[in-house]
Amino acid sequence: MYNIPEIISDATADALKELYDANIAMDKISVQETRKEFEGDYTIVVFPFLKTSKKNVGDTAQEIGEFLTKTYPAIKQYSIVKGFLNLHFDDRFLVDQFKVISFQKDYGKQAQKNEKVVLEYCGPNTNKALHFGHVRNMMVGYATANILQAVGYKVHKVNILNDRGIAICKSMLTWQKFANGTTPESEGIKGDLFVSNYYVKFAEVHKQQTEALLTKGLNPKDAQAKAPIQQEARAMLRKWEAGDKATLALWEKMNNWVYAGFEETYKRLGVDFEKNYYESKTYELGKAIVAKGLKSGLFYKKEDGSVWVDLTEDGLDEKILLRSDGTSVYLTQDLGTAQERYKDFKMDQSIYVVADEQNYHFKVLQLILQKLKKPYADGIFHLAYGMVELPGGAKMKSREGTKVDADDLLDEMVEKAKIETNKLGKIEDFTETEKATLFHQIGLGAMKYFILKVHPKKRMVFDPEQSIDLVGDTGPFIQYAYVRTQALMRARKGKTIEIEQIQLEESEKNLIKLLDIYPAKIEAAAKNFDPSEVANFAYDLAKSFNKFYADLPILKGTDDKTKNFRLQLSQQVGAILLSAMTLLGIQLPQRM
RNA sequence: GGCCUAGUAGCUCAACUGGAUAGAGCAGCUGCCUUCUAAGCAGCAGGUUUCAGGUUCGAGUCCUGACUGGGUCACCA
Repeated sequence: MYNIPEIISDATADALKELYDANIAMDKISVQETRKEFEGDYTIVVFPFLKTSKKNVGDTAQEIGEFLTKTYPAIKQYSIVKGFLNLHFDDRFLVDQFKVISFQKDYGKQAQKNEKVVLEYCGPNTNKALHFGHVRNMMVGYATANILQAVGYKVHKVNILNDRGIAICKSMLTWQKFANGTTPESEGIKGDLFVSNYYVKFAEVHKQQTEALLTKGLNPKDAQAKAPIQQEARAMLRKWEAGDKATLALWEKMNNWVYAGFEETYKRLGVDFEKNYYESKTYELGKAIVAKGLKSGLFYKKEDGSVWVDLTEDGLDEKILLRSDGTSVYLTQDLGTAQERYKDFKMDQSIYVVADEQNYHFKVLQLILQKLKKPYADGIFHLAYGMVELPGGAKMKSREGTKVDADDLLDEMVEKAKIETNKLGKIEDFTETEKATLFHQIGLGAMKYFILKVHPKKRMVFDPEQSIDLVGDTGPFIQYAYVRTQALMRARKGKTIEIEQIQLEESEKNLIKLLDIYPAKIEAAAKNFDPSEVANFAYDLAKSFNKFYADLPILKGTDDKTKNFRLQLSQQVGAILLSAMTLLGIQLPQRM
């Protein structure tokens, strides 16, 4: 099905062919909604056609206008302002277009394609709790997966757990030293937070010891490396790599605490993964790939035994792939993980949702895989999102305690939703469970929308002092518009409705025009990997609906024909709001 | 320093990928609830789109150069 701007583009192409015998590229034809300070519904920009018409702007516009009004009865009249041809549509055409939309099942979604996508998101380290940056990652990843699914891709959502290395050893070490055998259960603390606390504890002790060494005259770098606790952590890492049983057992125990904690947060956020990958399991495979590349001469070994790849011809640097002691690095692990994934899914595309500070890493990763002639190399796409900053440009760092903990933020948002909702006093008849569900929906809706309305690649600022609004351009605003549509549906009592032709008001036309382009919006969002296009569309639609709702009577003071049409329009708006917000992973309540 | 990236109202974000007089929300000020939910609606005020050139019918958008911020260039992940 074509939307109205597409229909107009086609018609314009016909006009150009008929009038000037010219085939013009479709992307030269620009059709937009007429700006509200001018008369008309849609506007064609005629400047690009002047070369083919060989006439001045006014004449060209007039000829096209004449042709269109004569050929298409739906176009009632036209007007020309400068180089812009404004078309006025017959209401009947818009009503018919709306009818078509109403009858569509799964409006906005496309048929299944035969293309598989693996989308990796979240990617936490197992030594610290999830923070706001992870939340952005998860929101962008989850929404993008839904959007790709909506346009027909088969999407596999996967997670990568960075479960090995020196960092987790730090938490393990301080737990051994200071925890006296306590556990998340015994302390009643979420597992990831529990382990995270010992990571912070390590940083504290390390700082003290470093400072002590500094007073003895060591330089800062040496002091950090020679601090006893740092040495112990390194020793522990060596034991882990050597497969020491006790170390592995401790590692497993603490990681499991963390995973249990993560699971809780995933569940609250409503995200899920089809499969988990663990670096501890893929790094060996990565090493094997490196060994093969070494044999084929693609990589080379330095005197100290470390393995490198030279990417200077491609404008990049030399990159290390294996340390001199034979242990693997970040890149090695990602090579292994990619291979493992291809074995599992035979995907056409791999999307990595990872912060933009990793841009260089992914360039290198893809280039190496291309040089290795891996079939999945070209399908790699790094969906880079900007870092979340605190006001004043401060960065969030776990170690320095300047991060916003994901769970704290969720609690805070739900609490805020509760306070504001109770203030309004509209849900006194709800049960406690219903109330709890609603507060969760509103609090999370606000947070998710706050993140998703911003273009992923842009840095965003979050001020923990100010919290997230519930009024204006927010999640609850859209939820509220939906709730209004649902109240109307309850009043309608499920009666089926026949749509008849009526005279359209301005705010009704606006809604039809918005509904008309919803599928195109999803398609653009999928093409650009940009959920914010869906978020902003939902806001526009909600805003237009609120205006419609305020301007026009629906149930009372209308004749049957008008009432039926407005009810049907409201139902369709509700359905599309629900569809769009579901793509974003935001729930909509029936009442609020 | 090299490369990458961004700079739009006091603040947080838009701008259909080059189209008309740059739009929303928050914060500030006015109005609107005895008729469908005021988490709403209408209005006022707020801009030399960092700056300087260029490309063209037309530039917030493309090019060049500055300025400012961020990222990256680890035998960390």
